Amino acid sequence: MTSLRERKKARTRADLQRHALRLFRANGYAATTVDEIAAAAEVSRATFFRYFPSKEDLVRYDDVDPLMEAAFAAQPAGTPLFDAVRNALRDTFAGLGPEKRALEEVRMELARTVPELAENKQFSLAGIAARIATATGRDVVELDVQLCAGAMIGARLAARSLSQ
Amino acid sequence: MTSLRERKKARTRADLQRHALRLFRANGYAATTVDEIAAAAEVSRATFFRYFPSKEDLVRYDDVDPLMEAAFAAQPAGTPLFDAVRNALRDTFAGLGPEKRALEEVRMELARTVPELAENKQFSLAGIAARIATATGRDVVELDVQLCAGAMIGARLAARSLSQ
DNA sequence: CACCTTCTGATACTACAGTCTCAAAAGTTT
DNA sequence: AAACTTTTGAGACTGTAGTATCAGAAGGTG
Repeated sequence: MTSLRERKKARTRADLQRHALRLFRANGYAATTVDEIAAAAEVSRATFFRYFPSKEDLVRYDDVDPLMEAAFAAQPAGTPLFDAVRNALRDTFAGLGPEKRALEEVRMELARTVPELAENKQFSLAGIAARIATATGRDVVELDVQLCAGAMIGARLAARSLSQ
Repeated sequence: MTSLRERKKARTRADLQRHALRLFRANGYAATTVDEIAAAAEVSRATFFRYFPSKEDLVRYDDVDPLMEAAFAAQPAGTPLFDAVRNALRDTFAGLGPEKRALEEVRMELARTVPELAENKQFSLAGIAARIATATGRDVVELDVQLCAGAMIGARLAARSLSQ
């Protein structure tokens, strides 16, 4: 059972991330200071850093990613890789609730867009290659595992670029 | 004809970049301060910022890129795109001189590696797509132009990842 | 050489991220 | 309600990027 204290902490954390993402979207990541985020969440500056060790971590922190991981693992064994990835994404977002989904989309957008966060593991070549490797029982260093991951990144980049 | 003043400026600029790249490679980008760079180049902090508006610009600044552009444009009309890109890279580096080439390689490495610099236009999807478009007389927004650019990025990522 | 123009160093300043400390406040347990 | 534990706010402090100013040095020109 969740104590009042735990609920408050969860709420403060969510508030911080929610207001931060809102401000980032409105004014940009760099132009938004930690003070502004803390003020918006009605919390002191020090408290911000108690919840997130850095400004970057606030964007990096993701409670959805584990779900995605699970959905990916839950795909039946024979599923082609691209389908498995697509299904995992679809399933995860489907069971998410509208506000949560909107937030997650902003977060992902930032993780892609903001230079300081570009190495975000969720979208890194290494991350994708690792998933491919475990899903297919191959080794990460194999050439076509890497190429497959590269192609997926490339395709996503292209798709994103076309959709503006 | 180049005046003494101009030669000194060029030299100061080159010194700053050279020492900076050396320090970046040795200690990392973030861990190297502007003061250290200025000191290494035997120049005051203020002078650093006269030559480069920011620490990032020092890495971004590139006198080789125009050469690459020219080499790419110089490829005969019928050359397949991948060959054209490869040839342009090879030709440019071939006529560069060893120290210059080493520096350029470090610079490119940093531009790829350091998060703050990730959006470097030379390696962006948009940049590659634009080159493809002009080289083939197609429109940048066409799907397969974008996909081609995406695939090239993906392939480069994969190749880089395998080579450590 | 004398004058003019441009570049430089020294220094002080602002803004922001991140750390630290301590006392007060809020939550929890008996 | 009292004692205990955890969280919070306030504020001071550090380190670094980037800006502003101004006097003096170095380069260029008559």
